[in-house]
Amino acid sequence: MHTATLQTRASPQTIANVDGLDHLMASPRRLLEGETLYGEGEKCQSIYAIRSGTVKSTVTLRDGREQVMAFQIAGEILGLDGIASGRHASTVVALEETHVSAVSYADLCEMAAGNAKLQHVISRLLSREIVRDQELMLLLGCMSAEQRLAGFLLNVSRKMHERGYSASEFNLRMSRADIGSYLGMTLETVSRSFSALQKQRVLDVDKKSIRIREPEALVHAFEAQVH
Amino acid sequence: MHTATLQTRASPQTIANVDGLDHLMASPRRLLEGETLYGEGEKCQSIYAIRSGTVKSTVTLRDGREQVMAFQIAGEILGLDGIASGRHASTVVALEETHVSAVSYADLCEMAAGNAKLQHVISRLLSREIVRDQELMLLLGCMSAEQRLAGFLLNVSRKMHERGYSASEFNLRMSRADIGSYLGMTLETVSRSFSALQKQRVLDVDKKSIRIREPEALVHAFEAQVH
DNA sequence: CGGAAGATTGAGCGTAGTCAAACCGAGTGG
DNA sequence: CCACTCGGTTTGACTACGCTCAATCTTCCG
Repeated sequence: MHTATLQTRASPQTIANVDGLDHLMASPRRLLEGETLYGEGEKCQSIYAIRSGTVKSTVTLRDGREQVMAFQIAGEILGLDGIASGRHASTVVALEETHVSAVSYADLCEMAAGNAKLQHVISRLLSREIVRDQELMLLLGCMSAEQRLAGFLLNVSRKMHERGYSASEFNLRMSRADIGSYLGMTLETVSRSFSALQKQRVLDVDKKSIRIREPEALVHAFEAQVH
Repeated sequence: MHTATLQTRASPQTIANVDGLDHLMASPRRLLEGETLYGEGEKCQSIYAIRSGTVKSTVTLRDGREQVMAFQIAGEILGLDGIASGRHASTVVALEETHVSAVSYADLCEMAAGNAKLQHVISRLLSREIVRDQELMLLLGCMSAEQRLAGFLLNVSRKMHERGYSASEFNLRMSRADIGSYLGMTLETVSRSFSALQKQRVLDVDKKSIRIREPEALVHAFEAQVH
């Protein structure tokens, strides 16, 4: 049975701790808030590992609106969606000062050629991304606004915890509009859902600063039936 | 700019035409309508290529409801979401008589170890799956019921065309309830959307038999602004 | 201080969900 | 042969969740 907890469990096998991979990494690149790492349609020659910071991945719809596809933080990998076509399928923009390491895809392939373990790590990374996307599809396909926000917060909370930060207190780096785009709802509905969860004493919300008062109530809000 | 046309372009590099891969395939397995290929949580030892027929991939939500994650037809690959965790993330059920070939994942890895081309094919397959999922997320996140159905039909139409069948006339193998689950709406809304498109003379609908009268009007219905 | 950008809150409305009834075709049994 | 059921589909009436538009408030920064 699927738990629908939006979990993409931390793996002991991240791309970062494969022997020798460090040699492939160029010196980290620094991005300031608002700077673009790469744009949709650009040639995809590298994938990137986030060393620190937060980014959003977006696509531009034909009517010009920007759709947020993902938020990524330290430890996550960018650019996996570009392997299929050789061009990036999304645009990545920093939401705060962010450091990324590029890994040439060609070099990575070359190194993987003689390294079955690395091959497997790559496949798992890609597969994990598929699972992650499917969890978001579930959330978008069959949950209410408040459930979506609860799921989003639980996901952020878990990621923060995995990286050694507090699971219950953190600052969101993205705007209400970005959250709304990601979750398939308007920024007003995001704001109202925050207020509702605050009124229920589940959260303390002050702009971008979030404190989870009742983690278990938040899980409950996420899992509640959609009647 | 993202075209949001739900296209997962046919690649000349399918897993089926890599030299020597045929040897890895066990004799095809035959599934009757309603039969299960594998279940969520089962150990993932193989991936599968569909030789003929149609299946749906589903996950079971904790309240017992079944959520359709994908429909797949001949030429598509099943089981890629299980590589990350070693267990299948979804359940696959045949929607008609279907033939599939299993490829042992261990054998595939072994063969890939000395074959850079095959490695690349595998990575591209996985990456393509990510792109496909992201297109569905777009559809779920920011489109109206009628747009979703139009997008779904365009997708089916393109897949049929790629496989040498008519792009304008085909039989759907899945129920209204399955389509609704996949598109994040109720079966009643699916039915109403079909009726609306028929009233607009875009489609002829008779139960599962679909004829696209005005392909370009269907594209228009798909791309129309969501005010 | 004024302006801009982001966030919150309210009022009204529309799309899609819910509940219910009717319909249809296929299969079964009297 | 017809009555019956059963699953799937269509359609209608009502409701509600979330969108739109608008006003207000806060924070930040020139």
